[in-house]
Amino acid sequence: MTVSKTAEKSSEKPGDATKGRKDAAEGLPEALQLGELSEQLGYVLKRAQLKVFENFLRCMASLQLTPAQFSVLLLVEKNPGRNQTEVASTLGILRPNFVALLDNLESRDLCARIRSTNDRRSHILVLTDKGKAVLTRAKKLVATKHESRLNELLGQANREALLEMLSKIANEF
Amino acid sequence: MTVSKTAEKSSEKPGDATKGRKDAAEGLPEALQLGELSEQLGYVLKRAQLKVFENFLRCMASLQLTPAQFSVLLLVEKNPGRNQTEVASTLGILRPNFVALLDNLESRDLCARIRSTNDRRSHILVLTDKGKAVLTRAKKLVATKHESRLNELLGQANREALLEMLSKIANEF
DNA sequence: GATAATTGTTATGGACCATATCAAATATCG
DNA sequence: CGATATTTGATATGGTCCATAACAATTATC
Repeated sequence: MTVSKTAEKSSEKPGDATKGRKDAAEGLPEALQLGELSEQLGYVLKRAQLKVFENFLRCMASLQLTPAQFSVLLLVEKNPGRNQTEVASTLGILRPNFVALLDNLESRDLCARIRSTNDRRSHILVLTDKGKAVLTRAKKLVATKHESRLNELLGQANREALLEMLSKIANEF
Repeated sequence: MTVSKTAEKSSEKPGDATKGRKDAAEGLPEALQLGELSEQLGYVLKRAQLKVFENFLRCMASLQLTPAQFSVLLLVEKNPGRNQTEVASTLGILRPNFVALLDNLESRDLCARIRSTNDRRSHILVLTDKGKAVLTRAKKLVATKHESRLNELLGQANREALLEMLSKIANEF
């Protein structure tokens, strides 16, 4: 740990920006200052969303369900007999992109497409028995492993306030 | 608007799921019930994030800055003289993906890569004069058109509480 | 009954993200 | 010192998600 090239360091005067900091001979890597970034709602919002999705995926690893797949199962359970266009659009998914998602769920026998007798163009969506069973287990996993951690972190009251504000943004912004 | 095939409708008994609802001759499209979905933090979080980013892009249309580009400019302004690896990693961007992002900003003369004299492998990042000017205008746009709407919607106190909770999730989850 | 609209689907391209790999430069250690 | 390992920026590549156009089958409209 020889102090050889210590001829720079506190030359923090604008005029020579070709230095940067040397960390090898000096202190720690010196984390960057986030500055106004930590006040930008969009930035913090996205980072939080990534963390939540990441944790969700870990909790659902045993069931192999993504957030999108879980949302489809939830919505179809609550609204059986709706067609692809309806389910996709309320989830903000475009019909073309919904096809592969459904193919996946159907191939795993979690939900089924049924030709409607009213309108033979459309496919009615229903959960299979296996789909209902998996969804029940998924809900338990989410409640015990996922949402519970959020309650720990924020507290029940804050978590509800957070949900309310985010809903407001999602619906009225 | 003839009432022709009105032989279905309230056959809401499980057993024939091939009907679905007919809306043409009857009422409105009948929006789906979100059910537990509206309580799922991940779902609401993502929808809110999309709305915020969407609004951000509209506000920044005149400057052609994406949220990611804006965050880079903010971070480089606050931490001039850092290299690509440092800036990228604090933004959660992988180095390979940071290259094109920087190519874009540099081609628009908003920031510059400067070979470091200490470590000739690394590129020191600095805002150009134009970059500083654009960032100043960008900040004003964000403050007046973007964040202000959030304050209207949530109120100042709530907005700060929201930021604090999201930061907690982003950092401690 | 001709025309328009809807549904599910395919194809396709763009944006973003992740990994492996490389050359140049530097650090490490015998 | 010199061989080896590490770091930095970069390229190539593949995956996932998102968006648009287009199509056949079916239904609605006039």
